[in-house]
Amino acid sequence: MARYLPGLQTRDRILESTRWLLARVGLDGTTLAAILDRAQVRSGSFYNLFDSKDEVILTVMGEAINAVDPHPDGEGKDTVAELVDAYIEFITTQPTLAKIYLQTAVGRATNDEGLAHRVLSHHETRVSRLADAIARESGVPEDESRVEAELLLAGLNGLAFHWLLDPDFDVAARANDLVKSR
Amino acid sequence: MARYLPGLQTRDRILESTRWLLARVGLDGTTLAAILDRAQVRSGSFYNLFDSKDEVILTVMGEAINAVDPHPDGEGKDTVAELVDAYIEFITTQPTLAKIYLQTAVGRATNDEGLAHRVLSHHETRVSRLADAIARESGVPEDESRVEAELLLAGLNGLAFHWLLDPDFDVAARANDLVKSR
DNA sequence: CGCTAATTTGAGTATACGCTCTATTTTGAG
DNA sequence: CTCAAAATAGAGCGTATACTCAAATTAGCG
Repeated sequence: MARYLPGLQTRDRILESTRWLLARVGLDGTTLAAILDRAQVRSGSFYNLFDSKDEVILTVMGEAINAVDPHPDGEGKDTVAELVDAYIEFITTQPTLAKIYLQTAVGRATNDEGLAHRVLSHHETRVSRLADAIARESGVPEDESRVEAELLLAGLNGLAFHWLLDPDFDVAARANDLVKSR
Repeated sequence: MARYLPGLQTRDRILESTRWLLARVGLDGTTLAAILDRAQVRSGSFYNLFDSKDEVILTVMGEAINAVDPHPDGEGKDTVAELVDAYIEFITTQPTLAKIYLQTAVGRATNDEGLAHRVLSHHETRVSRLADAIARESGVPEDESRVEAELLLAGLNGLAFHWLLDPDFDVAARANDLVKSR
């Protein structure tokens, strides 16, 4: 465990390096050598601060998942448009975190029960927020609004998926079409 | 490449082995050693028939992706419902392959350039097929049906994403809801 | 059958990976 | 200032991976 300033700074550089690599070259590209090189740290220092490479990667992924979490301060007040906008803004302004989030869901973390569960429960929280907003605005019954929210969020995730595949794809415009088509 | 019967049979065993491994242990688990072991082939024979491990994997992935098309040869015949059903069947009967499919888009691994391109072009083919079917059925103009297809496919991908996180999620039912809500 | 090319073999190569270990320097509390 | 603990450096270990190559074997055409 790091106690003094140099150790804490080194720890931060390692985490930042890992964050950058995960978003840019994916899980496979995030090798120990790459992390060390970018963080300007030698392996001895690394293992003085972390038990394994996986520990760093799991730490970064945990951060990413929390960063996607909607803030509960506006609970029961937000509109569908606001929630959709927030999601799109997150995707487009924080592609780094968005990629890590989707990677966590689809990638290796699916083998890690803990992280997969966190992504899932976050997903369900978002569905509930959307369902509440839909019910509030259109007055449809609980179960119907939930399905509608499910489909809307799936659409948004799918659009994000497409955008990651093709950076020229206009996510914001299609998300707008998606909301209008309801 | 292969001209005589033994070579052709060996080639088949390699492809079958790769198919089995991809479906059960995923991309990472499909090592050359595993392929060779299961196919009962030594590395020299392998490289007499294929240029690289990636070539085999790309071949198998291509087969799997093409296998889901309702009308592989003739376009302009399939209905929206058929295309959606085919997609859902692909997702639910080949979860590991589906995972690799989504992973490829999000992961951006350096050595998976071939796969990434394949996934993108497959995605675009699917959008076109869907757009054609939509235009044929509802008579909306070309550009509108394309956006509609884009949104529908995004929804399906999003549902697949959710299902990979939660195996209890009823993809087929939600996909049905999605089609009806159009 | 005879002969060329296809096929197979399996030890061997090169490289990349995560990680260890010891020696050395630096930090900061007392 | 002292000194034990913290932090760093970097050579090197063990393992796994994709792939090569020369030699031996087999297939099948004429």
